Amino acid sequence: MSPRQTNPKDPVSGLPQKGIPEATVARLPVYLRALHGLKDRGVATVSSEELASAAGVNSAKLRKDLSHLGSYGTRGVGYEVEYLVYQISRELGLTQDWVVAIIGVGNLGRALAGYGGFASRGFRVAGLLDADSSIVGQHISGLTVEHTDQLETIIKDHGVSIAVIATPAAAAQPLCDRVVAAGVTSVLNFAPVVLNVPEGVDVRKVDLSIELQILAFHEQRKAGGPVGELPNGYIEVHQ
Amino acid sequence: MSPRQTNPKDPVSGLPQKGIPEATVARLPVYLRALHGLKDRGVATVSSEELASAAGVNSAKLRKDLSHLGSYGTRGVGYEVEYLVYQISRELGLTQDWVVAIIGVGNLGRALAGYGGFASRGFRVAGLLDADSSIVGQHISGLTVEHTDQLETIIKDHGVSIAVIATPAAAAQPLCDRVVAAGVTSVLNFAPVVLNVPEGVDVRKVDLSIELQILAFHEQRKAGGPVGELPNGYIEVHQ
DNA sequence: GGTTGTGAAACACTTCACAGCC
DNA sequence: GGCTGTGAAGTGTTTCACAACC
Repeated sequence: MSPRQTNPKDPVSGLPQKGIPEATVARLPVYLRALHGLKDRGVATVSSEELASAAGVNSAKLRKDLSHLGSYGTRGVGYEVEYLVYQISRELGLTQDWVVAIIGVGNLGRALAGYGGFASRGFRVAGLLDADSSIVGQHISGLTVEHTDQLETIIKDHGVSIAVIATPAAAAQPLCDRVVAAGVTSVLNFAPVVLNVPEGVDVRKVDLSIELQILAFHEQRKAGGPVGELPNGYIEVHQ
Repeated sequence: MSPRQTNPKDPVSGLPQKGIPEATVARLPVYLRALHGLKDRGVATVSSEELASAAGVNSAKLRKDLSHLGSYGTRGVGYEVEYLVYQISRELGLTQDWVVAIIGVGNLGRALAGYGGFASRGFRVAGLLDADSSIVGQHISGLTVEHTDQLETIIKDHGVSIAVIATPAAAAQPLCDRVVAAGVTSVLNFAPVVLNVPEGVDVRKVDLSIELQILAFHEQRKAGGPVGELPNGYIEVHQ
């Protein structure tokens, strides 16, 4: 959902940048997770075939993806797990810490706050915010929930660069506007709305209901295609 | 994350099917949500430009997407909101009900169980299951949590066709195997693992940590590219 | 022998631009 | 005049298949 980047230009020189394809970027975290698994099991070296299988892709795609980062493998041997973990982490920006604020502390916000893989890999939750005063003050996963009035202060004091929006739909856009005005340039949106943001701000959307609808489409196709009555007054015409 | 469908073949005839592009399918739910919003506001007719803007895409893409469903617009006028809602719903399989089971009732499972947009649009949650006996028996969103021992029984008795897996990573694959063995052919996976499923089963993955890592990549690039020390013993060589 | 890295081909998706229709 | 529907062009992604290398 982030604005598609075609031939990204360097903001300073205006020249085309090295540029890793967006599709590749989206898979690097998957490779990274598989590599961590291998590392934990004491595996030192892995072939593209093995790693691809652990990541659920085919080996040609894996090799092409990794080739965008550099030549980090050894022909006839494979990839050194630890070295590759480091290179992918670095490329993804996980060798530095990113400060996150979670806005909206309902069930979902709580689930996110308590999510382990979060803090572990370079993401630090610096604030939990909610507009509901009966939630403000609660202690969750070692943090105290603060009121959304404090949003600008918290973003600036902690240097938040990623905002996670887990509010009801109606609250999302106004909060997003404030977050962006306060300097945040990356937003992860769980609210079921399309957020409007200025150029230069990245938004990614996670939407349960959309995922279910996509599954329903395929499920229906397995079962033999669309069925259903037309609403009153309409005549069915297949093009 | 569902297996990419290139030139889908009809399971019976083996001939190529009408086939709506996967990228289009993924956007139909977004259009549908925008259309519901327009309908609620009493809008009867909408142009591709207006609808595209509400959905966060450009109008050429919207028109191309809709053209895959049929010719449902009127030149010089636009699209009739209600009729389009119906056609998209039908195409997505939302004119029939889908029975869902949620497996894993931690914070995330609770958030999913309580998600309104769920029940409203053709998805009925028929079961909440957990392996933790201290959770089993709790009442959540009008349902009683049952033990995962009951998984096969619940799937068969209620005719579950979509399983939502919201368990810890280690539990996901075994539960997925059981779910598939019981006849489920669509899985929505929130656990941070790659699920292996047989041909014919669709899996979609939602992964918070991956989304954050993709945002971190773009955030880092805005800030001027990767930084970081190499681990001991490595020499940096740019291809 | 085994495995990577990569041009080239195949495929998928997006955007353009305008004919066709209301 | 305005807006849809769509071929054609442009762009991005995946897969193939093999040369290069260990």
